[in-house]
Amino acid sequence: MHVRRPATLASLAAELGVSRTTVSNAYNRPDQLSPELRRRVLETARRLGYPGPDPVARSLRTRKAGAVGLLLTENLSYAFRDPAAVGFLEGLALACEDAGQGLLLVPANPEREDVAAVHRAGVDGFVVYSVPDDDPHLAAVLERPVPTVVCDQPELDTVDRVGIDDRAAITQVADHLIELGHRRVGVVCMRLARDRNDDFVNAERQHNAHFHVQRARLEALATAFTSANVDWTTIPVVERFDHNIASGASAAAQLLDRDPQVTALICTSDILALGALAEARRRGLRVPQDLTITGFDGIQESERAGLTTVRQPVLEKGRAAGKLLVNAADHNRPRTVTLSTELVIGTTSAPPRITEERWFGP
Amino acid sequence: MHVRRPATLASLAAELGVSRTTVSNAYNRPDQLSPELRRRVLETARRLGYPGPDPVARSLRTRKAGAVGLLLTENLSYAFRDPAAVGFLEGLALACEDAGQGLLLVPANPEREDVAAVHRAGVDGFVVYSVPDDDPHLAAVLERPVPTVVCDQPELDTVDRVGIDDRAAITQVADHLIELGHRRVGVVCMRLARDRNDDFVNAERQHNAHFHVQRARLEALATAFTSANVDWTTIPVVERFDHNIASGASAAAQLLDRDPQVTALICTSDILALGALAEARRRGLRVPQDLTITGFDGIQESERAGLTTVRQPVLEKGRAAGKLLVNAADHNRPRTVTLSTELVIGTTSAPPRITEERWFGP
DNA sequence: TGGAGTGACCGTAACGGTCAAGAACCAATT
DNA sequence: AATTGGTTCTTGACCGTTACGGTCACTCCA
Repeated sequence: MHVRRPATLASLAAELGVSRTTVSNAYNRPDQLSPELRRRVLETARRLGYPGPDPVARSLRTRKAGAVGLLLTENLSYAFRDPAAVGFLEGLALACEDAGQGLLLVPANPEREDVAAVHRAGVDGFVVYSVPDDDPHLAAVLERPVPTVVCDQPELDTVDRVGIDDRAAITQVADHLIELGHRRVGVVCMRLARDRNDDFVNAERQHNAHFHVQRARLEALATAFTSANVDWTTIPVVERFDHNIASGASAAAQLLDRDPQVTALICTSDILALGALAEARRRGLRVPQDLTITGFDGIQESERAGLTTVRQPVLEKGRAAGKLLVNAADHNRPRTVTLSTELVIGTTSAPPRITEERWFGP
Repeated sequence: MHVRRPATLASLAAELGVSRTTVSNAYNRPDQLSPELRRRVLETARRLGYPGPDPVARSLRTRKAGAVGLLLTENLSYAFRDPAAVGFLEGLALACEDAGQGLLLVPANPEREDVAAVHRAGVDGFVVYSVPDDDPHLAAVLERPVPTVVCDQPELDTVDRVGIDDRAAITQVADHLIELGHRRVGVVCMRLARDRNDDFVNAERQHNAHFHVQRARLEALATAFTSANVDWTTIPVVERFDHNIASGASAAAQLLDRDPQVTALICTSDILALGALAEARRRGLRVPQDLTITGFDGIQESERAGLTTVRQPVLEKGRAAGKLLVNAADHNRPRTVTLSTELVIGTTSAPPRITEERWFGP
């Protein structure tokens, strides 16, 4: 018998000559046994090296894992380097901590379409953050019989949702630029689908974009500029798969090379906008005199840079998602939390430089 | 029978008239049954709404949770706002992803000493990042019968360890300053223990510090300055519990108020140093002409600020911790990974302003 | 024709707990 | 003496799966 099998509740109980339940109670319900016996139990546990009830076995029996899964298909490095994503993570982690829940980062590498990690995750619920709407991991999550909250995703009729009004938010940006007099603009956006396309985006690809947030913003921009009598099809849209400053810079470069006449660059994220700023600086373009640049998110770095952008409450977004999940009981219809945003007018937007015939003024 | 109990492997097997093993195999070992039967199994599963094998039950049986726990007692908000911590997290997450392991953030709020979360965590191992060495959560982790890696912690004879040579690293800073001619310096450090002490630190508290990293750095500084014939007991050390820029600023203020003659502020983190820079600016002190300021970590913001600091590979630290944990098999004695650091001399350090009698020159 | 080999499937025994219900005991009340 | 109520502890079922060690039918080859 001395195989040095690790001690279990049962072996402890046997050693003590009490029932397993009693040992269990010693850990979980101290009021259910005499202090004296409890002391003996714990002491014997220490002597036998029993580390306390096995968490997995407990989870199986109680049907609670005590953790929330986070699915984030974006490349992990980009997630941790994007202040907006980190802010979301922080909010979510705080909400989980408040509820005493763990937060499990599900290893969903977008490269290999291995959905097994989603199946293997022992969690009581999922938060899905900004993944393409045709992502197999997302599908796998939806098949799991646990409550789920999606964030920055299209509405689904089975799960809760947290997000902002992307259309309204970016429309404010567009209106701001239109009012300033910009008509010939360019757009730099994040990736629109799971395949890489570091290039201009045609109408079809815009329309079929699988990243809800990006699609919504592009659509709203199209609407806004169309209303201002600008033919949206003439507006160049450049896409970047990677989300970092270098990408923003190269996208801006590609756009300015093709159409040096643009007076404003609308970027769908601050990170990209910061890259665009760098590229403008590199070219000797003064911002905002020669070129207006706008972002989206309202991260701290952009504040420092004076970027005109849309501030969205990323931390609150994470927190809201966590809270929805934690009290995911007794509500039959899916809930939606829409957080408010704010247009922040910085020092990177101004009326276009007056050249040739282009000047329409408000 | 129509209680709408969720389907299980067993009920599926019963419905199909096959054994549970076969259903299990349909999911886990497709080569163990005929494609035809497998198709039938999966189809029936879909029909009955069976979501696939329960991850918790599987974990219990296989004795694998497929996840790594991260214990980080630091207030979560500070963790997510400290670029060094985020970098560590990124590296760790990457290592986990590579290994197909999840990463569970254990909800260990330092306020309430509730260790239950550690017991509840269904993980195959723990990474402990920079917690006080008398932290009850750490003790709880060490009692769990799973491999553990500590990071920026004192060596323990039972677990693996990842870190840098804090003494050598800060000694480089000290030597740099001493060589520049600084003799009258001040130190701003992060919290030294679990209790809050936003004030000067006496010798005893320095000696008893429960944060290994901070203690090591202070000790090394003491050694270095003592070697340069500076009486360490005369050097003011200010501690801050919260780790953010405001704390650095207020600490610098407190120090400069008490001893306006100091020619250099040694901060034990870049965040604190950035705060000190802000405070110096606020006071109209020119850096480095009037005041030298140094940091520690080598975060990006400090690079932008030209801070003299020690660069440490935070991402690699996380990655190393993850790797140690993933192949934590077959090694009897605990392993230690010590990563290298680099003194980065920026534009915030220079010889002291020459006043009165104080000028010793090299 | 008999034996080895192979593919497909099965039965049993864990895995390590928690839970609901009840038994045994004792003191206090009726 | 019977009843009540409260502790304290036990019993037996159950959580949903996979590991292990088979069985069984069939093919292949000498």
